[in-house]
Amino acid sequence: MVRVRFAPSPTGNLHIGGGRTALFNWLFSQSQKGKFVLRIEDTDKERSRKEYVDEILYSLKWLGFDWDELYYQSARFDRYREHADKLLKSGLAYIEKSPEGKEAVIFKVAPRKIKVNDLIRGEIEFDSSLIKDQVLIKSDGTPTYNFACVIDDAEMNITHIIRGDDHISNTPKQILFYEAMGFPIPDFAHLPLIMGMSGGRLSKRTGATAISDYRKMGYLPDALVNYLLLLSWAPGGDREIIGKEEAVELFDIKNVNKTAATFDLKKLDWMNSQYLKNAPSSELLEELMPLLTEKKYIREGGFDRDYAVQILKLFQARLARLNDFVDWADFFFLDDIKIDPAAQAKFLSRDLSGEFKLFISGLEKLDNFSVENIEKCFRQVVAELNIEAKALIHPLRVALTGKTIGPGLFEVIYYLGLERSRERLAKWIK
RNA sequence: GACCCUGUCGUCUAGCCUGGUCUAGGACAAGAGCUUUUCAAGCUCUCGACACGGGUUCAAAUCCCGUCAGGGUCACCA
Repeated sequence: MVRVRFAPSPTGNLHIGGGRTALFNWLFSQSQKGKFVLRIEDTDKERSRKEYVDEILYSLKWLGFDWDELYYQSARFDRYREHADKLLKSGLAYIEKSPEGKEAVIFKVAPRKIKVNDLIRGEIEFDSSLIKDQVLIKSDGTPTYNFACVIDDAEMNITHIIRGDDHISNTPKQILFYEAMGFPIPDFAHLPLIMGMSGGRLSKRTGATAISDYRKMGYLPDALVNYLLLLSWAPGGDREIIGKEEAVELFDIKNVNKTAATFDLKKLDWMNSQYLKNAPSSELLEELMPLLTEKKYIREGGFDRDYAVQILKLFQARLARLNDFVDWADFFFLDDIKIDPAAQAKFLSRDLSGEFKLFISGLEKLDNFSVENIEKCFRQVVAELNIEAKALIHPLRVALTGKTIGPGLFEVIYYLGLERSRERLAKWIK
């Protein structure tokens, strides 16, 4: 039975790199019908925080990676101590006293060659004579990362360790521990790192790093997962849009790339827009509800759900991020709309009273206030005035929406309704 | 500095294992156009890469060596 684990330390939010590591662990476990274990590495009492644990669990769920088991290292200090004592007894470790008299347990590293057969990179060889003796238990009594990690992976029966490239140099140290404690050695697979646009590891300086940042910016979890998936893996055959379920079918760890990949926000935006376009509108609305309420687009009780869904549909193909909707669709929800000054200067500086009046009276005469009829009415007005359609469309759009960009004008009028359209145009009639 | 990893368009990648079908394919971005009612979307086209140098071979992006470049690690952090 395949068992993998994702082992974040709660010293910060779940970041992009962690999310990607979690993704590959999750994918591998699913594709192998194995188990996905989550282990919180909270041995650093100073830096570990409960709020980060909560945030990490939340983000993992948001991405859709459910775990089968959950452990905390802070609850297992006794285990680490026991193993350290055993190594002390067998003479593989020794005690070192600090000047203050505190005792640390140190592992004696013997010179030899250590070979690792990495599932992604093939064989890697290390020389342990280059590795100094390793601290097992610090003088404050807590275990070091490599020591706790090995004991946990062994006792939790982890069969495959899938983690970032930055752990390659930890691997020989850990193998020494496995052997010293008589544990079977698991398989290793080291994922390439994700780099920022300016080179070097993705960091806050090069853009948002936390998964939750992307959630707040309006990225869909499936789009983010799809993007992360493509960052170091490809199924071949030019496939790009791949859902999680399909990825589980296609995934093979041997196809994971060895090269570090640069995080490109532009492509993420594109990916997100693809998912946004195809997502069920009612589900997207659900995601937007908190924001729409906060912005007072939606009032308690006075909210027509179907209407909001229709409006969202109008914008869906135009969105790169879900949150764009809030900025672009305000005029459908608020009565007091802001007119973009530049747009006003360009399209509403001359007197359009005659044109607007004629159009309104045309709209009022419509038996059936449909998108098609609104357009027909508009075309008649334009013909009557003997002007180009553009000459009236742009001013109308600005007067009705306050913006120069947006959905088709006739749909805008249809969803605004006769009453609101008339009111907004009336303001420009002298 | 030492050790380790990696090098295909600006970016993500296919191809590499099992040399020839590669005058290197796709996607994002960029540029141009079509459509048009603005912005998007969509469609069409353009630009653009095998890091370099040696081998091996009839033939190398593909195999070997070297160089260079980028990255990672060298904590009583994880």
